Amino acid sequence: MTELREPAGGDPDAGAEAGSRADTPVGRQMRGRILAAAEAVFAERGFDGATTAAIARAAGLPKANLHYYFGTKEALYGAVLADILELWLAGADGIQPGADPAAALEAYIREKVYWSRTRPNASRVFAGEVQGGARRIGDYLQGHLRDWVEGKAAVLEGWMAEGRMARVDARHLIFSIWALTQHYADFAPQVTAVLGRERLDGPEFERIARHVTALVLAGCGLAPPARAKP
Amino acid sequence: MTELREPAGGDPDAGAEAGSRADTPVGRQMRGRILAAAEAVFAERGFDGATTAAIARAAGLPKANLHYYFGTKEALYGAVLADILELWLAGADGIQPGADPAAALEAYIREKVYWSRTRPNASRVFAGEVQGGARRIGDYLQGHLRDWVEGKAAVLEGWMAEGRMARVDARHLIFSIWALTQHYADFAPQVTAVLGRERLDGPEFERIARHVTALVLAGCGLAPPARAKP
DNA sequence: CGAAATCCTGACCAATTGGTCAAGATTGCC
DNA sequence: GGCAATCTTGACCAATTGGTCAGGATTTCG
Repeated sequence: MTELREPAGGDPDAGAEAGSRADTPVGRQMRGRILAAAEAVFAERGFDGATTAAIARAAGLPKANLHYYFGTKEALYGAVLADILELWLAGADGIQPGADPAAALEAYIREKVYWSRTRPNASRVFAGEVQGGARRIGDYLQGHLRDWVEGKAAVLEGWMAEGRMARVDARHLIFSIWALTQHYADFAPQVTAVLGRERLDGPEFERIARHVTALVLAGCGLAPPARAKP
Repeated sequence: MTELREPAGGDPDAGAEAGSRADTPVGRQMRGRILAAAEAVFAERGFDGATTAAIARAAGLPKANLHYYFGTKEALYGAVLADILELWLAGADGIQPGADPAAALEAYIREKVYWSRTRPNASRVFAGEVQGGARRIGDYLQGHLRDWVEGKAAVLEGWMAEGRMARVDARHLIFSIWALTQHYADFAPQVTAVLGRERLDGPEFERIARHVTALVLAGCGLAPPARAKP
């Protein structure tokens, strides 16, 4: 399987990783700018549809400069994906044996909805990669992600065994949460069109969080978690 | 806005309109073969990633022949989309005022899961189009699809008003069903990787249908519909 | 049969794209 | 200041791609 950080090319000297130049303040800032632009363009057009020229334009610099920092389009895409994967499993810390199931699930759902709202492009790039066969992140899915799911599924099944939540398929429950939350990033054009909105705003995302939480908690036979009321 | 398909209805004169040639047995069969190949390639690579050469190869004919039947890649893509949209809203006939909410929802969910299983590529092409901004189907989303959703939402809200199901956001409930079911087509590589399967088989899809049905029905405060038992 | 309509296809082309390069500009450090 | 490392960029290139076309093959039908 291909690695996200591509192995060294044919460069004779310098043991530095290919695709990445020296670590300087200027370089770090430029790489950040390029990565942000790349995420947006990759999200909108997909890997094949995105052109390095378009990414460079979005980042406000000449194409050759982009290729100076990230040797190839493939390497740039890999760097964007690596950033996203780092973000991907955040927010589920609450899902652990001692926790309250309803509160932990709600917190995780809210975290995922929050990312769909604030980083929709990350979700879209990830979705595009998976839909395209996940060629570049197959290892991650079968390794890190699978382990993560197994771990969380074990916690959920523990809760079920203790009678603290209804019996459901733990893995599919996790898939359900992903599907329900990421849908609002990945399918935003459809949602806005059907709702007749220009875009999804804060109140709408609050409604989404409540709806998804209610659906999932009810599906798990859980009442909404106790909460401080005004 | 671009039309998805040439006005097939009334075109008396033999003017070779771009996109569609005359309607003959040979032509019909060839168009079908090309459309099937195109759906597969567009699903896997997206619009930009798909090449007419690859589609022609998949269909087993020279590229020029493909361009004979569908003038441009854009026209071919539009024809594929038109086929998909026709399929898209099927299965919700049961959602009407007189029906039993639980049975109607279960039937719709099963229909959607069925399509995710048997026509995953249709789902993937649709997903790619929406994620890419829905440039070509914006009219459909804001028009036909929106009307459809409003109609079904009204039925659901009627059921809620009659106390026949719990109060939930009807539109987001529909989005939820779409997200939960189409997820298994669009994100199949992720699901298989995490589950450690080679592919999703019949029994797994049965499990999916049960899981999604249980989740949605519980979320609507509904017991599983009465069913004939052996 | 014969000719008109339809179908098929190898060869070709213009435009786009990812990537290179050499030369110059800037920065960091002694 | 001076020098090396880093950065910037316009010009350029080879490969790919969507699409065209002329002419031949096949089918349809009076």
